[in-house]
Amino acid sequence: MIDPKAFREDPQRFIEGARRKRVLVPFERLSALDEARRRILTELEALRAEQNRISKEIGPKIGKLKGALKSADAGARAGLDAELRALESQPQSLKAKAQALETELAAVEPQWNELLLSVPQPPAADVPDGDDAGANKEIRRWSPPGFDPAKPFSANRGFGPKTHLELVRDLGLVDFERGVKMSGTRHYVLTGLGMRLHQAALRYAFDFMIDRRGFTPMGVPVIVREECMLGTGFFPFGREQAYHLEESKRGSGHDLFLTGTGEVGLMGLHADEIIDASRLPLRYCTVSTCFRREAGAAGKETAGLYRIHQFDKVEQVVVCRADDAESRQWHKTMLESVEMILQSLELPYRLLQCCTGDLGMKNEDMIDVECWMPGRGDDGADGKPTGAWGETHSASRLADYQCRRLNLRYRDEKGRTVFGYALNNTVIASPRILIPLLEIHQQKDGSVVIPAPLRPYMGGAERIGAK
RNA sequence: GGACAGGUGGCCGAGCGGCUGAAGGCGCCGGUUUGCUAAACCGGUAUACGGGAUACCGUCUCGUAUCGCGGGUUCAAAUCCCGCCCUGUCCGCCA
Repeated sequence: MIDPKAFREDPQRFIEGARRKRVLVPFERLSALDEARRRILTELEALRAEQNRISKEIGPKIGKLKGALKSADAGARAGLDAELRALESQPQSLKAKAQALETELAAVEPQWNELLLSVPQPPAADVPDGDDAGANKEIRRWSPPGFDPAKPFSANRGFGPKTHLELVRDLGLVDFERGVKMSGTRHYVLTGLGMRLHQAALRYAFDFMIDRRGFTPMGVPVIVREECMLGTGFFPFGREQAYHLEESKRGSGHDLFLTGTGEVGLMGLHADEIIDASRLPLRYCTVSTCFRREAGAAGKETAGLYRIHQFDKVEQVVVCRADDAESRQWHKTMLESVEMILQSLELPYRLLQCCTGDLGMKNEDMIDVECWMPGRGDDGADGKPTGAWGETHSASRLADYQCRRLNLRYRDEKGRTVFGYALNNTVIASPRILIPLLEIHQQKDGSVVIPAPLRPYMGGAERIGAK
């Protein structure tokens, strides 16, 4: 959510931001509602003040009269009764007016709130303009020695690549048929060394963040209340992407949602809290199962491990002071962790500065990381795929957008409460990361060499498959 | 799942129709005292929104709302009524 005060003071900033993000927001209506809401509130408060004043004045009198009435004889009773009614009628006209205003407010407020939620976080000034992912700008790329994604796989390795689909089939790492049998399309079963490699990647990345990057390990719920989804900004617009547990339909309890990322649990931790500035920056890391309905993606990447309904992800979040420079510094640091991990796994990757049209509602800045996946893309002249970049990570800066929605504040040295700045970044998401891992490290004989950092997590094994 | 108890400020805890944004205590901050520390004593100590003042970003002031959440009764609700959510204890079930 944006700051309604900031919008009032400088609406142009948000209008321009929405324009750059290619998001349509009825700003005139928002302004009108905002004005109406404030007008009603001011009037209502004045009325209530008057009501309270009168109440204080006549309250004790009414008490006395009622006491007198009890012991009064029939003759005095009528007089007292009239006096009492006269007192009680004093606030009546105010009450009617107040009720009218309340009705008006009840009509305006929800619309105001809904529109306010629909205003996107303006992109940072240095984020390039663009309509969609096609306009994202490559920042830099890295490849391990001896592999150049600009050249065909066979030119690098001396043989044509198998796709990860072929590799997991031939090496017995994934059973798609049984996954689909049990749960339907986009489901899978990790089998044998496939499961082990999956766990190794997660565990390596998780340990890396804890042991070498100073993040605090956390295990958070993946089943959360609606407030968590709203607070983290995944709702209302991403509602159709989340699995919904309709517990209330059973006649008791409340509805719950399966989270699509550990970010929800990590950020929800301190919702509605005021934390001491000395605890900042919060640096949390979790590994959690992520659930995505992939609504609207029908027909896209239906095969393989790329787009699936359930996966596991190591996620990092930072909540730092409301300071642009500090937020940018953490963005770099978090990306550095990712690059260190990818380099240690010898996976070619590139960083993309996402353009304004690709940022989504809550980000002011986002950098995607794509790994080179030799088995993706169109087939070349030799009938083998030519390879393509595939998104594996995403690093976002949210400014105070998310903390404001979550009502997550800190108290600064001057004693003021301030909404923190939030960031989040994938550390590793698996099994998607297994695609480049298997495809890049495949050998001519069909086996796959396990990158050194994962071997301790694989019982010391150096390769999967024949040798 | 069954039975009971209960949700009040950073924490503990009183209040059970008006004088209560809320006693008392703890904690925290400032001050006095003190060789230092401790103790004692005095003062202060919620958040949000809106108006005003001073201005220059820090205050001051007025108002409104908030005693789990929502609704109702009433001239007036922390206090009464209804619904919901949550927590605790016991029993049952169970990884």
